[in-house]
Amino acid sequence: MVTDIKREIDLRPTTKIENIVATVILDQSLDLNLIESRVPNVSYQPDQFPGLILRLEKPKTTALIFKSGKMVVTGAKSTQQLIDAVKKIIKLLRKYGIKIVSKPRIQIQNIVASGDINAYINLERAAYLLEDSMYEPEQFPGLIHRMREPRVVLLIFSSGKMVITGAKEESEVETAVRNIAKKLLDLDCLLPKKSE
Amino acid sequence: KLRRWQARSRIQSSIERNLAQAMNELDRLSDQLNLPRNVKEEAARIYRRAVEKGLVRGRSIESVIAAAIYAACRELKIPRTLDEIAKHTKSSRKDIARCYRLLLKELDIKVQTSDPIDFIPRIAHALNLSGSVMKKAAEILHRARSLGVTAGNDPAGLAAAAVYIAAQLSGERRTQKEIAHVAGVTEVTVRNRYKELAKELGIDLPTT
DNA sequence: AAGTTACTTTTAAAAGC
DNA sequence: GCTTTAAAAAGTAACTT
Repeated sequence: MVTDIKREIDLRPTTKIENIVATVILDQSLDLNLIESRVPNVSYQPDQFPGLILRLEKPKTTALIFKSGKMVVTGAKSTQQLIDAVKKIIKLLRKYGIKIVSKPRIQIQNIVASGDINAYINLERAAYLLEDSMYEPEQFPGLIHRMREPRVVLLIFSSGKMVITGAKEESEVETAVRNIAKKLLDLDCLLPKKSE
Repeated sequence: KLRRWQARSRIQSSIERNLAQAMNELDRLSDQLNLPRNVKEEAARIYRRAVEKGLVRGRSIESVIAAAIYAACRELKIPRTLDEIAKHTKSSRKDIARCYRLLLKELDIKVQTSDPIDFIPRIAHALNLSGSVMKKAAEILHRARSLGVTAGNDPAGLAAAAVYIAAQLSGERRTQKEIAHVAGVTEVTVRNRYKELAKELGIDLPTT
């Protein structure tokens, strides 16, 4: 019974990193108009947004490049993909004659992941018993929970699937899912998916 | 001393000016939304507390009043969606929703999850459906909730689907289009919800 | 009625309005 | 606060076919 459910949710939670947002600092200024005129497939509309948009196909990522030499890279699904993307962006800029001297300083700012605890969740009950949560099915089907440790936000659905966002380290994702699974179990908000 | 009095006076008058303007908005919206008196009075109380806490600074009076009305409706379980309230203002649903969350947090207002059953009377009355249809629709939603098949669904859509099924079963048939219209959802949503409810509750609908 | 596309929610950073 | 990027979850919406 309860111990079976516990075994199910403690061992079955799965997580997958879906998107990593990072800032990259090149200690030098950049001429965005020059980049736009030389590098293909970029978009630069300063009246709409101060950053130049560059999309990479291989590690499918997108970079927002600013004249200060700082950039935001989004879309990577792993730290390795993120690093590969940054190297590729710099190689691309150099290929078109844009001088980049400094080594890029990469900092992960946000990790978005999906998770699944393999048990149905009683959202109404969870909304009532779980602190820092909001559940407004009129607006969004998921329950929004702000966890303090790790400090992340979870979007929890009745299917047992969820979205974890706001993490700075990959390990926080799994910790958060384990934490919420235990809390929901303790609050008796779970319903096992496979009976018996 | 005189300065402090003047400053206080200035602040008080600005609060009063703000309140006066807000109450005018509240009067207008209450009429357009046909709000019961108790909802209007609660919204006024909420707004007054918001002003006293300085929550209106940097926000439009209209958005905050709209949010106060929505909060009052939720507290008193008077069904009004954020969209219908927004329809009567220049503010966006998103902006009002933001103010609503702020009011709940800052004023410690506790609200339960919307109950789709509360939407049944509005839909049924708008279509001249009988009390027995309403009773049946409510029973359908009670059973659905106990089975956990309503999680994540829009309460207005669930109520519309339950009324549709109850009306069919009672021989007071209304089209999905009519029900969807008064419930403020699309026909597709009514269809999706009623099919799921019928399936999960084992209800057989008279063939159309 | 099915299929598409697209919007709702959350997160973080960049420079500037 | 807004603007732009990406991504998942599940529900709803708006068009096409």
